[in-house]
Amino acid sequence: MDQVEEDGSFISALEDEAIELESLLVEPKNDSLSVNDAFCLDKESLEKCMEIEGGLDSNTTQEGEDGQRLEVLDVRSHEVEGVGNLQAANGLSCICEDYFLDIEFAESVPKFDYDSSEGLHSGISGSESLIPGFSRSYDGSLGISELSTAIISVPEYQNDLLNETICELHHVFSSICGCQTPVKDEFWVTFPTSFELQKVDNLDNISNLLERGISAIGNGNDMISTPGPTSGRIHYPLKTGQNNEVKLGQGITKESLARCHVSKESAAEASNSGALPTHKRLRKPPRRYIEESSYLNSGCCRRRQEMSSSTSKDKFLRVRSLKHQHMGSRATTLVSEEPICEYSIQVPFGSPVREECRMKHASIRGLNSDEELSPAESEDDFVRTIRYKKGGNQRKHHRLWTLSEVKKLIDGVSQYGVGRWTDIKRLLFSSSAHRTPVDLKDKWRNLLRASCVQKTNKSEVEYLFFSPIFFLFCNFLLQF
DNA sequence: TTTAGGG
DNA sequence: CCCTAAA
Repeated sequence: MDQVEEDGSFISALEDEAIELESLLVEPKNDSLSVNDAFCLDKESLEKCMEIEGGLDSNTTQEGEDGQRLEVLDVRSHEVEGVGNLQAANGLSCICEDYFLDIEFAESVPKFDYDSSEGLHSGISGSESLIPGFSRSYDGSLGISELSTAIISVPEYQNDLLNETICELHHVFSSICGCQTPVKDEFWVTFPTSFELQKVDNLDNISNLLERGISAIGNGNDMISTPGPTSGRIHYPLKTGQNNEVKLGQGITKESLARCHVSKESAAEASNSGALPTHKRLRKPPRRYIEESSYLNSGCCRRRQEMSSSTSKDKFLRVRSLKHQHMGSRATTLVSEEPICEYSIQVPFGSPVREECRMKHASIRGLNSDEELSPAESEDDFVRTIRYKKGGNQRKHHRLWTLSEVKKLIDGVSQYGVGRWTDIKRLLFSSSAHRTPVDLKDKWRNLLRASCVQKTNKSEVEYLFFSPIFFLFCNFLLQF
């Protein structure tokens, strides 16, 4: 908070910066930004950092996921003292997938015949490389982990000099950052920074710490010197996968990382909940989920670890399929009355998607066609639907209501009245086997709800025109 | 079995 | 769409 940028501006309002960055990340509108805005590397630190190979970006984009890998702060300097033509790459990527920030480092030493395609880019393309204090949640939102690790991938050294460098780096990081930088055997240098991001100070100093770390690398490493001014490119990731060049100015400082934004609130939420903040409304788990969970936990399903994708439901499906083989095409009533149905395990929606898809493709034909199926097809479809539904408690395939169906429903309601769903079904939806009376009821209810929403959001006139009551009225008029 | 209503 | 209670 007390740091002054090179341009003299204070970095004080983290929240504002967070908001600013969020907008910047979510809606990257400018194809090129000045890095002086987003990344302000301290000149010395950057100069003392390494030379970042210009060709790296092409490699990284190749390594990235389907080329949409967005990357890389790409700094080019002129020479490196002590190591001769040591060319180290320092990639700093800012990947914003909505709220996702990802910054990675990588070093390469081409001089030592180091296979850059593995050592370097394994670190770059790895989706787990994180800027200290940032982590990625599975739902895509940006979160903060209390113990995040910035991973610097280091190639397999064949030179003692670089090992010495790493040792110094480790030492300097330990002294400055107060954290360990163990050099692992597999030549991955990690920096467990243990940011307690729920604390504002630490949160504010993320970028500062990183800057200091980079400076420390430069200062502590005698081998790497700083030639002249640096220039480079930042490939700023867009959602389109298009790489946008950003002119790199001086370096990376606190502001840049503060812009890479973590709000204190989100940090607090993350730390409190232990998970990343989501604003999803919590919902009581359905009973069948509870039943499934209890079943799985009761020891009845010992093998659930092994057969994670093959749950008890699958067993039931197998049993049922056997039964169906014996029963042949005798059909629905027998199937629906099997006692095994009473004990069928209710499975939440997550796992049976595969089955659902299988069912959809195997048994349902012409689902999206507007009109009804032929009676034979409809009946067959109905049978199959029931069979799956009863056997595995499979959710019925979702069929969008077509306009003709809605019209028929309204017509039926106008004729037989609300609540006479079986009559409407029998008389108007006899050919639509997949529409049950309950479906009709639900659809009618949804229409009413929609009209109510229209009522709240729109004017009375709009409400009237969107109301099924209005359709009823029109239908009534058309009869005369 | 049908309907209503919560989810 | 699913589930369940109530009629």
